[in-house]
Amino acid sequence: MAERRKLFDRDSRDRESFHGSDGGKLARDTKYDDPPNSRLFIVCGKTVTEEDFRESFEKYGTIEEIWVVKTRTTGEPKGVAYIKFSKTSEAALAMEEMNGRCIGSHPRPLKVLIAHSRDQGSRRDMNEEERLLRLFVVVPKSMTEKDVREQFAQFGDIDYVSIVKDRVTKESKGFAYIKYHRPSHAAKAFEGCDRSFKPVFAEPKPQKSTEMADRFNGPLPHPKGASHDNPFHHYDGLHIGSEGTYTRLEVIASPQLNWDQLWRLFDLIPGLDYCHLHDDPKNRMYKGHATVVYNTPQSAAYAKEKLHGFEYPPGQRLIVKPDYSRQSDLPGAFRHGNCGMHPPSTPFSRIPPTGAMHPPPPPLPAGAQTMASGSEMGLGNISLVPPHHQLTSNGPSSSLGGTRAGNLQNDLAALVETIAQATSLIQAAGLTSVMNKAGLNTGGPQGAGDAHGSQQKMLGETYDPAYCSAKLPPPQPLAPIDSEVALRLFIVCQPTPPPMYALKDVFGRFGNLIDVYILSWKSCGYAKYASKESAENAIATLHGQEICGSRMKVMPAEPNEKADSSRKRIKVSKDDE
DNA sequence: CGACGGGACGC
DNA sequence: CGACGGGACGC
Repeated sequence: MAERRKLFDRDSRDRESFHGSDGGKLARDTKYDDPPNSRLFIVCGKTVTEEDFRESFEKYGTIEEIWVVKTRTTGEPKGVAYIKFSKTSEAALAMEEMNGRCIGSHPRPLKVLIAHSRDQGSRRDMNEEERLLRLFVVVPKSMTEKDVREQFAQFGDIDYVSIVKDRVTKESKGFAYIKYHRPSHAAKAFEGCDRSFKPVFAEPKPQKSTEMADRFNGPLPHPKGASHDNPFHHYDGLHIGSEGTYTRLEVIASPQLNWDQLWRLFDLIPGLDYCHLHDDPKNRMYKGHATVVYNTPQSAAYAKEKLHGFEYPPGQRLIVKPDYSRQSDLPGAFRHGNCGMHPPSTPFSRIPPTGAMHPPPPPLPAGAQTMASGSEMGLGNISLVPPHHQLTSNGPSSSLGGTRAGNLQNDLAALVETIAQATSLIQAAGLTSVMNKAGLNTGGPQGAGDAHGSQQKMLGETYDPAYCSAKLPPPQPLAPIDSEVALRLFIVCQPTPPPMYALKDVFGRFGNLIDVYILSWKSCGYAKYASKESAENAIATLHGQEICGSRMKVMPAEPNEKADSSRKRIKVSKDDE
């Protein structure tokens, strides 16, 4: 537990020293797994090239590296590749969208997984998909499961929220597990939730039975239920050896398709028995994966022939393959498949046209999902909106407090921070006039800040950030994190706390700032100074002023009775050099 | 008015 | 079955 805590370090200065003292193993690991789950492991045909991968995967995000694995000595491709994305969510989406698809000129569909960290290798023993679906977060003790759910529903359908509670008092211990149905949603939450949640991907639970999930699978027959823990586990019970005797199809479609749309599509071929959308991640894979069963092998084969490669919705090709009881990756299963370079663009024309197929699916059908589908709908849009448009019209601080805007607000915060950093650099280089011409003001939207900022533009001499209404000294270095606290300040922000970068900058300018932080989900916090004088200067300058449109109260903090007497003594006796 | 930084799951 | 290379801040 003690060494684990070190992994959860929450201050960048801790992190640097942590890395610096490390011999190199950690550096190597982070290179491949930073951010977590951002690297794909792909099983593919041996002829698939790096360019094939680039072409089909670059739309999911920023590719940092593509590595098509070859045998060292012979140079012979092994049918395996790695793709490193910049972001966790990019890799997750790429996996969901590309798994099962064919690229290049090789007929074999890709198997796309999130790579394990390098030292774990290919172990697949435990809850393979849970590691991509479950987040572990810190939450204020006052938050209920419902509160947490409301905060996190904006990123996608939530399976469950579970707050860890004291087993006797039932009080929250201040952290929670959140499980999504799709890796990309968990990834979006991981990236987009308020940073005070300190999200990490939860360590999968050792080995929990899935009988609860079985119960919910309901009346649908599930011959493969026994091995659903592992999406790619081979199941030997129902093996069908020869071509033409299958009645079961595995379908991979756009996750947007709902059950009704899939049913109507496959019902065009007579003999449809049932159609099951795997929205339960424990069965096979994720949304967009379905099982379709016909009452005769002929119907199944016909459906595969007609619908495999069909674009539905346009631009999203269906994968339809015989379901050989999880041996679907055997090349033999695709002998007649024409996926690859020239899939039929309109197999549609060979199917008796009915009205049912014509309307493309609506953006996201209501009722297709279990919960919170409404809040999921805007997700794609939010992340695609160029943030600076919002910035110029809105400004970063007020009016974006709603839960729906969380993602946007995060993008905004990131952008504002980037601009702030760029501004500092430009200013440091003495190029303020360039900066002002380019309109690179750090964006305080409020009147006071603007007036001050324009004055600064004229002077072009000292750099006062436009987001603070006070006249500030130039930036100062922080005090070492382990400095003794000379004076601690209590900060109250009205109505909401400014972003951290602004707080750090502003409170840091009086020198000897050890740390400044805001209590999560509150509008107050503390600033710790290693010098009484610095702290008093901060009070004198900042009390009653505005930062990013928030009015600040800054005063000496009352001592913390709880922690002071007990905790400190333990620390001293323990942390002796 | 506005107060304390948190970290692993009842198997 | 399908799991880990090559290059390396610059001229």
